[in-house]
Amino acid sequence: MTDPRRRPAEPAPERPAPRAGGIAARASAAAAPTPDYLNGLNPEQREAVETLDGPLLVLAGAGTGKTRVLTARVAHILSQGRAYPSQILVVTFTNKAAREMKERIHAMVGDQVEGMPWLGTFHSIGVRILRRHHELVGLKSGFTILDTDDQIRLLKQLLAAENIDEKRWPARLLASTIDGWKNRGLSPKDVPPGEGAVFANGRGGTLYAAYQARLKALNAVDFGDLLLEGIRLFRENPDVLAEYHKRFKYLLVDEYQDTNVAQYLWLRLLAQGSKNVCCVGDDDQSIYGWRGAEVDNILRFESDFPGARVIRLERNYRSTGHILASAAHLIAHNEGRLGKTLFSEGEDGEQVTVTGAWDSGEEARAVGEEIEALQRAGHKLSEIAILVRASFQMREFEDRFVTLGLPYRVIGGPRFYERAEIRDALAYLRCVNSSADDLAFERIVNVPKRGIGDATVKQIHDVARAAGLPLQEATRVLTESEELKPKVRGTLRGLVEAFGRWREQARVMSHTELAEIVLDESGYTEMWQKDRSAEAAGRLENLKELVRSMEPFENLSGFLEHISLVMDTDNGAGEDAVQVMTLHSAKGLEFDTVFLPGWEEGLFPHQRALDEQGKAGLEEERRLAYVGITRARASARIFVASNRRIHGMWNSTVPSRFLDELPDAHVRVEESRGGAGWGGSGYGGGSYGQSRFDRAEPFAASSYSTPGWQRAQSNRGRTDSGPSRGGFSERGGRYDAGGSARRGPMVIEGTLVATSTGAASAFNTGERVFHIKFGYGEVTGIDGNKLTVQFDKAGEKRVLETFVEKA
DNA sequence: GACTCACTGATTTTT
DNA sequence: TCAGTGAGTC
Repeated sequence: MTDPRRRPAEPAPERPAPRAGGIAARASAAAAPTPDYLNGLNPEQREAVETLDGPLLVLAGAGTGKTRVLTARVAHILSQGRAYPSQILVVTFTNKAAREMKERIHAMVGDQVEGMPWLGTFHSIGVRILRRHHELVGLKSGFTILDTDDQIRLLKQLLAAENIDEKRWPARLLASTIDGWKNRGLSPKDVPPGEGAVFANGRGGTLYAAYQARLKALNAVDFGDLLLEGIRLFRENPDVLAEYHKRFKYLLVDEYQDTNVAQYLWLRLLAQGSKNVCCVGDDDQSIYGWRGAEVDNILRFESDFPGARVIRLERNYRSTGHILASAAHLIAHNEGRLGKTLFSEGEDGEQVTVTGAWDSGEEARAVGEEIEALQRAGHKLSEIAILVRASFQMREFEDRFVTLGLPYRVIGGPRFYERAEIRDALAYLRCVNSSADDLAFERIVNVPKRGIGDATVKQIHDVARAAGLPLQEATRVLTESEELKPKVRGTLRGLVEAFGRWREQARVMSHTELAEIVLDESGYTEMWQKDRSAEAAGRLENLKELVRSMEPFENLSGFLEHISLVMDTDNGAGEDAVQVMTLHSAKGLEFDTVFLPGWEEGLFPHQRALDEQGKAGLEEERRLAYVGITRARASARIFVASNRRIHGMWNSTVPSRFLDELPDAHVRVEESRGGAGWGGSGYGGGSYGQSRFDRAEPFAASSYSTPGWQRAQSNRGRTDSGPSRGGFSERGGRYDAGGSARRGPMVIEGTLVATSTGAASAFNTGERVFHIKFGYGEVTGIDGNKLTVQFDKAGEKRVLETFVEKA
């Protein structure tokens, strides 16, 4: 993240430092030069940094410098000698936030940050504590942490054992139910009987208890347990808790509005010691209620921590006046907030725009054109973001950008460690690391396909249960008997022997080498090499990345221990590409220009939020809108489509109520080029009869008269054949309907067929090609620069020649 | 045990 | 519309 308003690196020059130890130095201690880390803080920020004693709640609105306050506070505690680095607990929600915090503290205090073992996520600190006291919560050392996938498989087994129809009561549902209980700090015995009865005709509570028992038997915990077991540890062992009370002199919590009950309880137990707990958050940015976050935690802070001070940060350093005013006016429609009034001393800037489009396709085209205009005007693509409510919206933009040849990057989506190939690879390594890791063994026993089916797996299970052995052992026993068919027996024996061999090799070679050998010899790499689908290449690349990511670790178990908690990769960061992501994953980020498409009733606010959570749901959606708008520094552009395809059916839509909640004075309504917009298309939403969006303003007010566009026009001659993207792809996309407002020469895609050489296509029919999106295929037809390709997986498609390469 | 076809359901996502 | 899943067939 970049902060353009970073404090000056140099201390104020006009104050010479007093001679060390001199009388003057001591005498002027109170009026000592402002330490570096305090420079440039506004009075409220400074107060938040310097109020060290007792509970403190910092209500930090969007863009008010909350991370800066947190980091400066750590620096202040250290420089005042109030605590050693190891006596400060700093908790964040994500690994990314923890990493950034660490970097920023490092920038202030240097290597002292290395002595801060207690800076991390709730979960990573939770594990740390559990590992130290595992025996007190009934775990053996080296317990494993299950991810969601493992959890589901375990629950499926339980459901099957209980003869519960998985069709009616899916394991997924049970997993999220249990998760919900854990988020609320409820262990099986605490679940209210009525609630436990909801699942599977009254067996929910029992299943939860059985699940916990299975976890213990496997010497495993899930994510929820990392906190829940911690709470139990503290409650049942006051001496252990006292030890942590003594240790943690200061506690700092980031994004407090996102804490759930379990995290709150955990924190409160720890905070009872020094009482120097500082929570930073913004109730207006609480958007994770659906996964257990309790806004109440922040609303109740003062009563939970008696004597608490509350400091509000309301001076916004990020956005221009119009953007800020729009966001503030919108969020003011929420009740039940602590209330902050953001203000900025910067310029008013550009108004927030609302643009109507005929349908989602036109919406994507309009956004694409605006981005191209911005790009020509010299804006960096990485400073442009598209923030959507739901991920299905991304597709249309991706398609468009591929057509335009516009570099983009999707943020979020399945995370690295969630990818099947990574989990498979990890499962192999887990099996090597511990022969008792049954879930891992089960995962890979038939990956790649070895002809080991359900029946065989069941046999192994039976032996394991009867003899009380882990699956790997049971398999070995089974292969020594006559029970299996010779072929299966041979396969399994080979596998068990391989694990034995790898375990031997683990002693003599580095863990990265070992990983490569395991993936090779198991046939796993080969499996993907043979796969001809579009993703295969990426998956192999991911496997390489996995091995690379092992390097910094000392050994295999060290790597595996951290992997389940910290496994996000910053792949491709830094390249200049448009950022596409959901509103949720945009929290905490900022961009010069933010596009906010899909502001329609049902999508945003999302129908499901309204149906399931009613008013609370609506308010959370509104906070999401607030988060979206406040991501923008200079330009926020909202889009509405009057028609959108939902589940394959075209529906006409009603503009979002949030649009009517924006302040007139700060918003400019535009019409999408093409004139097809939805203005006056019979919208009767809202209780005011006519919405102001029914009177779209004349085109003169369009975004293309903005300074950016004017600059773009004057630059056009130079940039049209610009350096960024070659050839016709840039124009190739601009063939959409309605050329009335088209800038530059209108180019119909077909006229681009003859490229400069005038030569025929570089491809021949029958040739094998690879397409970034559709994978491998065979050319079946050529029409100028367009190829008809029969893709192995995606079927027949017409694609531009530039997007395929020879396979 | 592997492959194919029909069915279902479809926000947001971290650890 | 479409992807992911489970039952049914070879």
